[in-house]
Amino acid sequence: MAHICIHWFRKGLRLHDNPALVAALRDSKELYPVFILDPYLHNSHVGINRWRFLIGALEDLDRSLRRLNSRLFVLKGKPEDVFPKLFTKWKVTKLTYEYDTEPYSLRRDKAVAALAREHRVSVIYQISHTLYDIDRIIEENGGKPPLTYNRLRELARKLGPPKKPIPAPTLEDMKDVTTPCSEKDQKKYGIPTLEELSLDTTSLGEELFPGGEQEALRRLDEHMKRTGWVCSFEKPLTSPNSLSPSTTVLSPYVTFGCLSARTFWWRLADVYQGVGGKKHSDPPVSLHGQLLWREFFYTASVGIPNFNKMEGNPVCTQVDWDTNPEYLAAWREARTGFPFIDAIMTQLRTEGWMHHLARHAVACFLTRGDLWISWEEGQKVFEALLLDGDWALNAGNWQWLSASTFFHQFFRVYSPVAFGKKTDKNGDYIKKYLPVLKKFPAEYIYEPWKAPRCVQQAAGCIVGKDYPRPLVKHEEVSKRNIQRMKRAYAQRSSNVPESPAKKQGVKRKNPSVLEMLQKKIRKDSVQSLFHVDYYQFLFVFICFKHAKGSWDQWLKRVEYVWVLCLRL
DNA sequence: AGTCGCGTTGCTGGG
DNA sequence: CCCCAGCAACGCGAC
Repeated sequence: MAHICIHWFRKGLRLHDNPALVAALRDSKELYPVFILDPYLHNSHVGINRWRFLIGALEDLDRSLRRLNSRLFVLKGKPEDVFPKLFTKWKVTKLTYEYDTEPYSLRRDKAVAALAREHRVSVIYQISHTLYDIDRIIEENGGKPPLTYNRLRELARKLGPPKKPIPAPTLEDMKDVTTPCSEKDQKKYGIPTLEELSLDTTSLGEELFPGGEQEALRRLDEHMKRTGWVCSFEKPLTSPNSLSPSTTVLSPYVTFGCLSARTFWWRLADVYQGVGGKKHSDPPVSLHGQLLWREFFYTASVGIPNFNKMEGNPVCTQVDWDTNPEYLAAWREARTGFPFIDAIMTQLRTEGWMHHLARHAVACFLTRGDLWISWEEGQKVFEALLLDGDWALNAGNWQWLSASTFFHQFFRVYSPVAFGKKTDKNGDYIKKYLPVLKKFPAEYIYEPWKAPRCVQQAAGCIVGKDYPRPLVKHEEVSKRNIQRMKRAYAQRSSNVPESPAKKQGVKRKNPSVLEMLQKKIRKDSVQSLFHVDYYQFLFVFICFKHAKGSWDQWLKRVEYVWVLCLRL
């Protein structure tokens, strides 16, 4: 049968390693590559840098499709409203898309798949956004997502290396497929410009990271040539405040699917292999390790309900965060009075990317470190402004940094003054993003409020007038906040519903040997009877063999051995 | 069962 | 430049 097929692009804005797109071409005479601007996802909450990246990625995708004698059709509206019309209009018989694990996406795709069934459209989806089938990882772990990285590593090892990426479709693959498109449609389904979307572009700076698959692959090539650097890569050793990025900045491309995570993985494997068995770094700090971190948070986000919230999230420590709009606004708008924090937040706003450790510093500062504001507030800001803002990774990392989930050593607090100094003693990074401070001597650049009046005057920047005074006294609030975290954790462990008796503060009586035996028999039925008989013999034997001393001692030993046997 | 080793990336101050 | 102890001390998962 010759299908008329829509391939629905959402993430996965690429032609390489796109198995759903390949499935779209199979047995098809017509192909309609579609992207939908969905008001749920593409709205005023999305920052302008992120919009520019998306539009750039769509333009690149359209160019690539046109080289295959096809094109991209861009539509606006809720997918549930858009698809029925398209199914009818184009007489569609097949719909393909990449599997997406986000809760909203799952709901949306379920609804669209149901509509497709109503229209007798067959649906094919493929996994290609993650290294593995996330549900398989959870299954392999007994139905629960691993809460530690090493556990995820073990599961990944068990599953073997990720699938090899498949090549992009060629003109040859397209020889029996056409994309019908009238002159009228040319405009109707065109990619809108930022201006046409009524977006304010006045704050846009230089485009440092243009969206699109071609740029993604170019950037990948560029970094994979640096074999020595790739092999010795250790994330914690890279600098959060270098003047140009100390890491690959491939994350935005992976987020939008301009670059396949599996392609990235296997290119790294080639580099590791290519240096002739020379040593290379390993997870968690290696570049492979970074992709596994992504997999880790994706797995958690699938397996844990309400993953982007504190309430109703069963693994998240419940913390009494403050509501403090003034502090939150100061943090968001880079006027906390801590130059390192404000420089990072400025880089985020102007460029849409900052180093992972820089994110740590500002995230810790907003939450458990200094301002005691909920990580969910920070999550919203990052989601809007980051080019690589990814639902699962954003929620997971905010929980990590706020010591709510995954990470629990809440007494390790980043200093907004000391942390940046380790890799940028002179504060060049601060001076780049906060030019108002550029004349401050290195001695005071991280804490300008400590500079004598004459130094501030010489620098042409009076603290409290030209640059804000620090919002809080870090030494004091961080100590106080550690205590608040301690209380939150104490609450947490007392809330664990292990046993109702424990919850009421009543010590649970140890069950008698007989009770345990009855329970064991009830539970395991016939099979365990054999075991009980066997172990009964064993324990009686041991007791007789070793029983010495008083009756009490003998009884204790009997109990102990029996309990041990039952445990087996 | 309770214990123990470990956890991508803290800070300070001392050797 | 390195390493280390002390700070006060968490949960997860393995055994």
